[in-house]
Amino acid sequence: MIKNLNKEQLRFVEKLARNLDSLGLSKISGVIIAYFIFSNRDELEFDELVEQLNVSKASISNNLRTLEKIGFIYRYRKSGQRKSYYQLGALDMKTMMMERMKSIEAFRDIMKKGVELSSDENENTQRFLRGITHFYDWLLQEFPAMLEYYEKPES
Amino acid sequence: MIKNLNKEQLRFVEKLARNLDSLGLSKISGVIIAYFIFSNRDELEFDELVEQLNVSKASISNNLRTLEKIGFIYRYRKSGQRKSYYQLGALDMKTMMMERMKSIEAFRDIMKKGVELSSDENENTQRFLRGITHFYDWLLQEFPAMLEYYEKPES
DNA sequence: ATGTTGGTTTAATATAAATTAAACTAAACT
DNA sequence: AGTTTAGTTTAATTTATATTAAACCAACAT
Repeated sequence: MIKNLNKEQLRFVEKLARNLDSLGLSKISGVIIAYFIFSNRDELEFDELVEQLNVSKASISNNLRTLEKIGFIYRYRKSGQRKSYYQLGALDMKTMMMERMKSIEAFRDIMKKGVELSSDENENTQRFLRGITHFYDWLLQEFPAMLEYYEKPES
Repeated sequence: MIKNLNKEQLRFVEKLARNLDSLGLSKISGVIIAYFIFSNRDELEFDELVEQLNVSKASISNNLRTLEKIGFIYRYRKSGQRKSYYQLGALDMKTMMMERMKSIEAFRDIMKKGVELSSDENENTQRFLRGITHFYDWLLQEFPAMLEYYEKPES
């Protein structure tokens, strides 16, 4: 997919793509990130990605947009130009984690609804659901507090 | 999918299934969990799931097995019987989270490899990768420690 | 106003994942 | 031994997701 990579590099691209996949990203998104790593350039152009990765404009467009949405890449224009340039973004991990907390909160709420909807006699099922909600109640309280102590690298 | 549910219950099943999906589970797995909640019984049998959910044996078999693997359900036999019964499992959230840490560790390692593989001149890309690895280094240290303080509900 | 650049949108296609039907197996029962 | 029960496995099909090709659009250039 990316030209002229050796075996180690190819393995790396595969692993990266597979792992980002668990984050809900498509393979091409992984390859785009990998291309940043191997291209030896910080700033990339749309056309370059299309040509170098041998991927359609539409796919690049879509993948860049999802990567931008989650903060992995940053799109900007140089004064006067209508063309966009792309960089890997300075991820704010704290914010990212707090976003994650929102979906955990949603999950916990669903499980709480489950406790409501299931019968009290259904002891084991309720124990299961309560085990989960109890944990996430705790996590949703403690984790953001812990996160406050995180300090990003100076750089 | 489950018979005789009202609108609220159906919405619940949908939400549950969609959320478990983010955990990598298929829709049917969500429906199985939901069936535990609505069936008013703690203990279910294979055939009942096949019939009540109108799903193939194969799919029930596979979904039960993945649910079992992640600890969501518990399969057991009654003495002498060759038939299995199924319950929602008493999830050990601590263990589950520590499992999760393993994949976070793998992800961090890939990002570290990325730092190695990218050129030093590639400052922005390296900043991106370092931002991620620095955070996960911290998380992998602090989170397990924090987790030690979690106490599950008595019940 | 016409053409070119830098994409985006839409509809069709390809790829991957979930589900099914049907054949199979191992354990218990007759 | 032959049959039933409780699933499992395998190959085919369906469904969902990602990618593509092609038409389109907005902004600037000519």
